[in-house]
Amino acid sequence: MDQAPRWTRPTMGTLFAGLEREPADALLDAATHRQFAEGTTLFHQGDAPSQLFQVSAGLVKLSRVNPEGEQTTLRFMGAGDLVGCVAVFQQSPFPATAIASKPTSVLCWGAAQILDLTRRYPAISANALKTVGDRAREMIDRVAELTDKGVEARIASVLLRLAGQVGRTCLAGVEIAYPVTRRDVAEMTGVTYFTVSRILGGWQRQGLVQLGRVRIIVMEPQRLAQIAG
Amino acid sequence: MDQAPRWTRPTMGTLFAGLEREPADALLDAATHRQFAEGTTLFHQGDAPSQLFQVSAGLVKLSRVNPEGEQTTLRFMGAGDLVGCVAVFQQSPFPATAIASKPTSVLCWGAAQILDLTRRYPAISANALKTVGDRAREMIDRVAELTDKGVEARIASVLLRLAGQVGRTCLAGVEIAYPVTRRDVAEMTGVTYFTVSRILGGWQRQGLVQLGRVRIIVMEPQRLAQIAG
DNA sequence: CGTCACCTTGATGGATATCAAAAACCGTGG
DNA sequence: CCACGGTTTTTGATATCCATCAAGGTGACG
Repeated sequence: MDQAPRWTRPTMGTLFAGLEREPADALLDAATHRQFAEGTTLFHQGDAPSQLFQVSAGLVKLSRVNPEGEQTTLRFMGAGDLVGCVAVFQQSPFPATAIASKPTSVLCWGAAQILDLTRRYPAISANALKTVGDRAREMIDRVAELTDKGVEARIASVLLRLAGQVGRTCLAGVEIAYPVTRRDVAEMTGVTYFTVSRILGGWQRQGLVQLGRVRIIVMEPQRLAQIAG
Repeated sequence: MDQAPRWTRPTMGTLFAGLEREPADALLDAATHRQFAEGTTLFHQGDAPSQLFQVSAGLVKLSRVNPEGEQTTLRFMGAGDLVGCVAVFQQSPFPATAIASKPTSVLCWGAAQILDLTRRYPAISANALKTVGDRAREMIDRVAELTDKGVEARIASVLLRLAGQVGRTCLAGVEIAYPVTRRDVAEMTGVTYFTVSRILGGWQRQGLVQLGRVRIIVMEPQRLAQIAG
């Protein structure tokens, strides 16, 4: 218990990445645990950012609604991901809404505390910077994808991304271990769910994927990757 | 010369925002000036991030090419903007290419120096964090825009954004003080320049804008804003 | 005054949204 | 076990938007 690390995922990408003992302890001490039931919202788009979350288990959906009420799903966040980082470190309203898609447990910090910690420990600040940078880079990638890839390529990308984030290998291939409706995929790609249904149907006929009611199994990742470009 | 600040834009958004004398001096001392002629590239997409730039005058275009050679223009950056911040603080390759669209002068820092400075001065780090966050937020906005707004709305948004970034008020309205081709607008919105030409033409007929060869004057910002949604 | 880049306009086709309807699936309660 | 209601999914017909291709016009500049 003494030299063993007290946190579970010392991997890169989190706030804890590569920290010395002292700042890591300070971070942990300041954190509280919270649980969110499926369907519960962590925060709403437009809210003042009072807390920063790090997912330790479960799944969170980040989405955004426009004035007309249409939804755009920005991404899912799983274990290790920092939810709310952009808003908290900027001290400006959340740009999206976060909803637990599964029972989810998180580590969380008050905005004031976390800002204080970054001020005190440059290493934490550097990690935050890296994480926010990752978020920016992802969104840059999405912008490029949306402007110069076709619909099929975008859907293939989303499938692969989901498979990577929440995929579970099974006999037939990689199953997306989370109830994904056609509408979900549509909101992630910026098309209607009719189109998603048609394209997925085509792929199933070709043996690329296997479809169920709220379930998708990727059977040929490489051919999908090829379609994704 | 003693209590007067030595930098020109102490406004927020830059690395210098709200700094005490000491870190500000350290930043300035570490910086070097560079000039880029029109058409020169500051860095290429995929390059290792060796330098961070802050534009002091001129204009830089950030764009991205996909494997098929099509261009996507991410944004223009003007005085005060930090170019390359995402990559430098993350120490991973530039996600886009930066090219001077006008004769441009910049302040620039080596990657190692700037990382060292953020380690030494939490205030600088906080500013960096805020800037990178801004970039992330912008891109989130673009993603939402691309997925749920139509072409007209996107073009209107781009026009308003340009007017805000590099606009100059004149008698007829707000002139975009930079030679913008239809193709430029197209690359920023993800459509072809044919479509841009048609839509702009329609707006000119309705008196919303006034068109010239490589020149656009926005005459009715509010109606454009309405179209932008 | 010729050349080149930029811009416009028209005709056409294809991809995708939209509208409408039905089918498959799931949980529930009789 | 079966019938029912709601959600998800499929499928079809049609319309719309936009890309594409083709051609000509317009202004800038040597």
